[in-house]
Order: sequence, then C-alpha cells, then structure tokens
Amino acid sequence: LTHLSVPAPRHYHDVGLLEPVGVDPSSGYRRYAPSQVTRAQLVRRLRELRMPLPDVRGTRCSGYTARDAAVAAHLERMERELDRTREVVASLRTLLREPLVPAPVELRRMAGTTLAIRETVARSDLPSWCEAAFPELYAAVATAGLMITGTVGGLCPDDVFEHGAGEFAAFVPISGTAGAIGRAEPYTLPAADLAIMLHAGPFTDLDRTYGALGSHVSDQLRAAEGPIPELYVVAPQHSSDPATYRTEVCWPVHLTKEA
Amino acid sequence: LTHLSVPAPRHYHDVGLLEPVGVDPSSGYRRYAPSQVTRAQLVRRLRELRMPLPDVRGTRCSGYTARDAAVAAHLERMERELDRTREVVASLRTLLREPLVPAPVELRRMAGTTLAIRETVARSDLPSWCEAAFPELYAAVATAGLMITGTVGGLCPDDVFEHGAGEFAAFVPISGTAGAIGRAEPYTLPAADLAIMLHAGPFTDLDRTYGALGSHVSDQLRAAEGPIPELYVVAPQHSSDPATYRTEVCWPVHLTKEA
DNA sequence: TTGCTCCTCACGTCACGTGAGGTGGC
DNA sequence: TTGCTCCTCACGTCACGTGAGGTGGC
Repeated sequence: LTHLSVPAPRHYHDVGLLEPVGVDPSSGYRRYAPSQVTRAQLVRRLRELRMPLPDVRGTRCSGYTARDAAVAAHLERMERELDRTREVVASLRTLLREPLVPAPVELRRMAGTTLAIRETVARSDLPSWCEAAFPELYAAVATAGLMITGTVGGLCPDDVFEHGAGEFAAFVPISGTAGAIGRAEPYTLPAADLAIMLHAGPFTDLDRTYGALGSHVSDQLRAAEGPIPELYVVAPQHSSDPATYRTEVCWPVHLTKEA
Repeated sequence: LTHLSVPAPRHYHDVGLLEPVGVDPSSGYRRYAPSQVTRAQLVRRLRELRMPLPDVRGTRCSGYTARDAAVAAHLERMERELDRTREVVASLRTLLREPLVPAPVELRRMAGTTLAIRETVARSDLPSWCEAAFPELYAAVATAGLMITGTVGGLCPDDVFEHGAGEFAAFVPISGTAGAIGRAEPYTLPAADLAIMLHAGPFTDLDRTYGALGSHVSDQLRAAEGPIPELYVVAPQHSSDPATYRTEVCWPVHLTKEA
C-alpha cells in the first residue's frame, strides 16, 4: 500500500521514525492507520534521495516551512554532489584519454610576508572554504591599504589528504605589515626550497601533477618535510573556465650541493 | 602524492586491488613504485564515482577497450540513477505541494483472454523490463493476426514491493486464441472483483493512488487476496510526457451483498 | 633516547536484507 | 489441522574510518 518493503517499517519503528498506532500486546503485531500513509510516502521519497534517517526524523513534526527548508537543504546538497560527479567524470575521461605530459620542474625559494587565514578544514570542505576565504583576504588587504606583491596561494599539510582534515592556510603576499583584520592575520611563510611544477586545468586533475612532481622528486631530488604550497596563478577569481586554471604545485626539497 | 587516505591503500592491498611492489619482511612496511601512481589515480576516480571495488578490480589488467567499456557501463548506470533522482525530486515536490484529490472509485469485474509475458522481475528492473516486454507483446499480437480488445496492463503481486521481487505479468487482452510466440504466451486473467481508481501522472507518484485506494478499500470494502492489476490507459508508448500518463489501479475486493 | 611513522587487529558505520526459529488467526 | 502471516533476534552488507597497542628508523 505504501510500496515500502516488509522490514522497512519494522526498522522505522525501532528507530522511532514511524510509530504504529498500536501494538498487540500478545502477538506483537503492529497496526497502522490510513492517516499514516502520507507520512510513509514522504519517508520513502526522502530515503530514495538518500536522506539519512536522523534527518528524515527531523522532518516529522515540523511545520510545512521547516520541513520544506530541510528538504530544500537536502536537495541543494544533492545538487552539489551532482556537480562534483560531473567534474569527476570529466576528470576520469581526461585521465583515460590524455596521457600527462610532465611539465618542467623549476627550483625556487619561497618566503615572505603574507596575510593569511588559517583554519582546520575538512578535505571535502576545502573548495567552499577557499571560496569564502580569498574574497575575505582581498578585502582585508584593501582595508589595510596594502599592495598584493605576488601570487595568492594555499598551504596544504599532508594531513588534509592523508587523514581527511588539517590546518589549511590561505595566504596573500603583501608589502609591509598589518594587524589582524577579521580572520585574516599576518603570517610569514616558512622559508623552504621548492620543486615547482605548473598544473594546467581544473583542480580535480591536480593529483596528476602531484603524482608527476612527487615521482620526479622521489627519483631525482631529496624530499623535505612540511606542507605543500599551491600558488593559484589563474583561479576561479580570474576565470570562469576551469580549463584555463593554472596552479603551481610546490614540493619542499633539500637542495644538496652536488657540484 | 596520490591524494588517497592512509587506510585506503592498506585496504586495497588486503583485497588485492593495488598490490605494493614489495613488503619489508621484518617491519611489514609496504613499498610502492612511482609507476603505480597512475593506477591509484584511476582507482580514486572510480571510487569517487562509487564504482564497487570488485568492478574496480575488474578494470585492472584489461586493455584500454575493455576498461573503457567497463567505465562507460558504469557511467551509464550513473546516468540512469540521475534520471531516477530527478523523477523522485519532482515527485517529492508534488507530494509536498499538491494535496491528493482522491479520484472516484469504480467497481468492475475483470477476466478475459490475453497474451502475456510472465517472469520474475526485481522491483528496480520493472521499468526497463516493461519497456522491452510491451513492444514484444504488440509484435506477437501482430504476428498472430489478432486484435487487441482492451487496455494493456500488468499484474503486480505484493511480493514485488514487499520483498523486492516477484512474478510480474505484462498482458494484452486479445480476441481469439493463439499459441506461444517467443516469450508471449496465452494467459487467462484470474476472474476478480476490483475496486478501481484512475491515476493521473508519472509512475513515480503511483504510490499515492495506491495509498488512497488502499485506504478506501480498507475503510469501506473488504479487500481480497491476489495480485494488483494495473491498466496502462496512457503510457510511454502513447505519450512522451509523464504528466499525461493515465493508469488504472485495481484492488481486488470481495463484493458482499449488503442491500 | 625521543618522537614519528608505519604496522596489525578489531570494532564501528548505516539502513535495512536475509535467514533461523517461533507463534497467532483463519 | 494446515498454511500463512506476522513476530523477534542475530548476523551480513560495504569500504573504509577510528582508536588501541606495538614496533622500526632517524
């Protein structure tokens, strides 16, 4: 009648999501009322859209507006997931069809004064976090009357990929010094020798340049500790076409004297 | 370097999906070669697209064409899932915004000679199964030189919804008799008294009419055993717009003499 | 010598699906 | 009396994530 499977309403009873109107004390039979059918239909649709049971339970008694808001929020999450899927599909096609021509590796030293926002960020939140952080940094630079003296970037510790979260730093190199403005604080980039490779294309393909650069470093250089800086030469703030993005991936190395 | 998490390659080793080139016998340390990076990148993309690990393993040593075929098949599954998601979203919106105006219930008797394809079908396969079955039935009717004497339909036992699979029968009422033609076989609909409600709109919303009709039957009539016939008055073969679909849902009842 | 990384179990996750084994109503 | 439905555990699923507890290399 509701098109639910047999075990489903039992489980919903166990977790308190859809309570029978009565349970026979001797046989344990669950009885439901016709008025519960609509509720069951809602639950079934939300579950087909993979909404977690606790969230579904949250829509129970709330009025129309609160429930609609929860549903809308879930639909928006699904939209984002969909965008992500499209990106990964494109990235998969690229991987299968276009062999990576490794870009040349350049050795450079990095250090300098920046204005930075540093926070512990989950890996999956990184894109949206950056989307908010960089405009904030630009605004802070303008407020302080400073000049941007180089390429904006991010400092990504290993933990972000290896453990799913870590302290990411989004930075803008500046002239002069400033105090903290909102979340933006003065920050001096740790001095480091870097092997640098330019990545052309969407961020979703960044791992290919990481792979090429990391292989190169492990073959021909000596890797050093420390987070990996990325410099966003062409990024969403400059272009709306991911194919035109340019990112410098910077691998810390020990420069040994071998001459 | 590959942007995989720490436990992931360990698990891939356990299940034989990505073997290290060597394992230190004393410490158990896994060693990987730079040449494995590309493989890891492929695995990561396929996993982000939720391809099951056994399927990912299947892409291992196969050549480009076989691998591309597996990937293409997976992408097609994802496309279908996406279409389904869009349907359910629309259905959810309908459920929240448009209260169901219950259609009138009509009592009718059904019985007759048909040509039918009967097979055990999983619930999720029903739409694609019907898409193949009905053209086959029409072709069989034409081959046998028969006339279609009524509305085509399907006989859906409770099991399909309650247990995920059951013996579904797609049928076409015919004049006269015929032998088996391919999967199509002569079939006499079991005689039954039916409470019938017309459903207007996409199949995804069918449960609402089931709910309304089932509630009506349980309130005012006596339900009988047996599979539930559906008559496809306007269906995909007649119209490309799901909003124009018309389906008669037929609930078996006992007609008691109460006059 | 001290961290640090790597290791190996072992258990948790999430929403049911799937038997095993038993019981009330027609 | 015989099926049939409903019931209650209890375990399986799937791809890792998450500690607990231990060990080798700098």
